[in-house]
Amino acid sequence: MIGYKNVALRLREMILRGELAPGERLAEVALAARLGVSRTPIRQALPALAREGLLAAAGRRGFVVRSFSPQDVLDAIETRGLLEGLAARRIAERGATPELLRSLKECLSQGDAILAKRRFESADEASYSDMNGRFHALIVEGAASRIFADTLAHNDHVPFASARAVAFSRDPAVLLPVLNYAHRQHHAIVQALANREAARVEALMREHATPVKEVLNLKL
Amino acid sequence: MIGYKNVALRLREMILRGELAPGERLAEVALAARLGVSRTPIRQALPALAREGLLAAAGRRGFVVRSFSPQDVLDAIETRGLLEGLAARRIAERGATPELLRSLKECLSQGDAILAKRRFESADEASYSDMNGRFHALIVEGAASRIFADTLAHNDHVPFASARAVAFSRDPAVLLPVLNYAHRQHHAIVQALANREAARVEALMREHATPVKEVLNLKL
DNA sequence: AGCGCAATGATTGGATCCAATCCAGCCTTT
DNA sequence: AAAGGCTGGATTGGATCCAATCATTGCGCT
Repeated sequence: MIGYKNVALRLREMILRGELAPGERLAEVALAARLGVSRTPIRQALPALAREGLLAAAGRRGFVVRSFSPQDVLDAIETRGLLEGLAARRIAERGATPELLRSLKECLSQGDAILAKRRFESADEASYSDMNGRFHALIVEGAASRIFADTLAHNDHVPFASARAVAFSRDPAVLLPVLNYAHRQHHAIVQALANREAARVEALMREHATPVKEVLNLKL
Repeated sequence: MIGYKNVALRLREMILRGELAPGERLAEVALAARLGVSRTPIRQALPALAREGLLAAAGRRGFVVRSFSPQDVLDAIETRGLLEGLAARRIAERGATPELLRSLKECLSQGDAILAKRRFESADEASYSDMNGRFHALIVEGAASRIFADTLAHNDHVPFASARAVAFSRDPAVLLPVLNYAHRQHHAIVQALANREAARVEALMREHATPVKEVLNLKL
């Protein structure tokens, strides 16, 4: 199954994995050969990826892989906190639907169960990451704003900035306390949403972006 | 001069002007004929415009012009306020450079001069709009964050959400008071930046997005 | 007469071809 | 010997060709 969308997908992966080095110039024929497609889908994918922020136009000829500084990642995380805070406030102002609260509370129990375990394995990392991703997605979708969702999706393309990147394989000794703290925040957020405390939930959500920074600071 | 970038540019214009109706399906050959190019640059531009948010993938076949509800526009403006608030705070925290302050104060005097005139003509609208655009651009660039700038640029693609759209030709009787208010905020923002009042400048900047809503509410 | 299936036209997607541009290396000339 | 220009290769950009898919229409069957 090819198609320029899949090409874009694979290129994204290759960039994130570092198979395409930051600053590297992307030659269309080379990429086409590497992915086993013709130049056409490549030429559709490259401008789209440039709009996405993963590539940069090199002069007027071709594209280079954009590099992300640690500061870029931190900025993206801060941006995410801000936008999710806005989304959460919107939900609180309008009042959360019962199903939304139910789904969120499901996430809470799942997280509780994972963190209650004595030993923390890599499978737990993955399932926490999944749960976390769902939690954040619920908030975004709950705000029912295409604009917020779009802007967040755009922001999520910078490496490590997405909510799914919280539990990015680290020493459990440093990861666990952070996840415990972050999950306490999840509880507080749901509580604030249930109580329609708009300002509080916005502040919480905004602050909730910082634990990720801690995990990453060691990595970067 | 053709090139897929120009094609994207022209398509953007056509969409904003309403020459391409929201929901309309975009046929590649028709567009190619209309713009006098082959299908190739069209096929490069369409996915990029889709990433930009102006188009939406229609099923798995082709694209449609995306429609923006009044709520979308309001959300985008709110998002802009939030992001510019973040940028302004960043500047205040790090301390504004003297040139930045100088450039900002230049904008202030220009605005003062425009608004001091007894009669408000369409040329004044344009120059105020220019000044306003520069003011906001200075804030964004002053934060020196590629991520903030990118996210804002992305957001600016939704119609009327950009800072340049403040003075979108309205009855001067309703426009003038709003611009006066907005420009007072400009003064306050520069003052707060000079004093490094981070929290204040963030709140100001955030609030500064609302006057635009007022102008537009009548239009939408 | 209505429903369904098949065939044809339209449209997208992939591949290839051709032209224009750019870069590098080499040669010539001063 | 250095500098400038020229030529050849590489690479991008535009256009066209071919295949696959989708939709629509018309015909046949029940």
